[in-house]
Amino acid sequence: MPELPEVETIVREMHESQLRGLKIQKVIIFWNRTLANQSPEAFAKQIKNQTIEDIKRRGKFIVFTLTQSTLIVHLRMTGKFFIDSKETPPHPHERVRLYLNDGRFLRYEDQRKFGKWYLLESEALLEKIGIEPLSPEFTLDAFKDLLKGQKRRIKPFLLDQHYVAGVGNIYADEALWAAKIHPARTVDGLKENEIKALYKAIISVLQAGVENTGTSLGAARANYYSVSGRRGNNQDKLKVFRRDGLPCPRCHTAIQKITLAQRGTHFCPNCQKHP
DNA sequence: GATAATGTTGGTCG
DNA sequence: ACGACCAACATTAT
Repeated sequence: MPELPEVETIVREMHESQLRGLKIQKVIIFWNRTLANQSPEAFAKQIKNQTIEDIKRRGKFIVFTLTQSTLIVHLRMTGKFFIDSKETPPHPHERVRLYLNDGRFLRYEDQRKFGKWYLLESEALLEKIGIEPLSPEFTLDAFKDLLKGQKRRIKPFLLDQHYVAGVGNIYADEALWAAKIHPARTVDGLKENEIKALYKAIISVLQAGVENTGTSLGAARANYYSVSGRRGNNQDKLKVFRRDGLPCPRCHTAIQKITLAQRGTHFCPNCQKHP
């Protein structure tokens, strides 16, 4: 579910909620396989009494810098964090609860159980993921270097976290629409001006997502909600994603939906022609 | 009631 | 190097 803008919103709200500096007093694990590299016993023993020194985002990962360890969380499809202070029975999808030393606790919910928590000694896990698209390092030249030698189709490339980190299904479709590029076009067939348009589109689409505090699609609980339980506003700004059959905002042609790389893919057959 | 689809990623097997 | 397919799961929509 959450892509770069949603994860960024979550991390920002964690800072607004002043989680930094708090100590982890107790852990309850409701679903053991949330823990990617530890037994529940080892995890609880290791994390207990560590302080949350910092929280940041890298790609779609949330990175908690603790006193002695690094806790890296990937929310995958339905992972969510909530901050609570009232002791209640666990929600049916609650997988982990972290009690903090100010009376609050972090509740981690994950309906589909795909999310993973890694408790590690370093951030080495993050080294293999690609460039941050909203950082100064993401220049047009850097983007061109990544595209060099690529023969695959552009959408699967955008979804591959080893190149540009944080782009998922929603923002990939939105960026390709903004750049007027058909998602099945081959990377090596893109023209100079198309690459530049796509570069700009990736940045603007992600920035808009962050400014609108993320995209929340349906109303169900499986949807994206930030730490405070707020929904995002970016769903109203989407041009193509889950808008098949509706008119393209640019030319009014009906948006089409196809499957590409096993993912639902939305585009305008008129604005985004496949040569 | 069965089947497909869901915002993710990692693996296998051609 | 790539794509096709499956796997991990629960829920909602068709």
